[in-house]
Amino acid sequence: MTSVSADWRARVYAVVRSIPRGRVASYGLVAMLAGRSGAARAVGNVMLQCDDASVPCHRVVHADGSLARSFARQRERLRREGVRFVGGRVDLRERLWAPRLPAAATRGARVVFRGSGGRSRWTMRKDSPAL
DNA sequence: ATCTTGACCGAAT
DNA sequence: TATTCGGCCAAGA
Repeated sequence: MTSVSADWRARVYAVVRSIPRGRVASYGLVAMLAGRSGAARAVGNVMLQCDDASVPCHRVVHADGSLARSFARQRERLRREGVRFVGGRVDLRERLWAPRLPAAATRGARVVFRGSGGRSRWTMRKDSPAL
């Protein structure tokens, strides 16, 4: 058993709750949005213990579109949202969630993901270097 | 500080 | 396409 701190769990939940219906995000992307780039495995630790029904944990999939073995029914839940599978994997070309980033982020600005649900969005950080 | 675990990732084979 | 391997991170012991 791997434990998870309340803070980390809250960060991850906030991101997962903002994944739109019918779309999916990889563990790595969730980690990034939660402010811990590279912590994909740690996101998995949270999902493993995800009991909160308000968190659409079925929308979190592997980076290649495949699903975790131990999460039965994930496939079914995604199908119900219209997600199509190709070769046993989610068709990421069509379903991968692509959060809109501020244009400046592309040029290196520091941004932070705020909010949850439909109101979630990236915002510039006040300490972001001038561009 | 060091080690272990885990719904991970990505490149190499 | 599938498997292997090294590397990644958060928490606890």
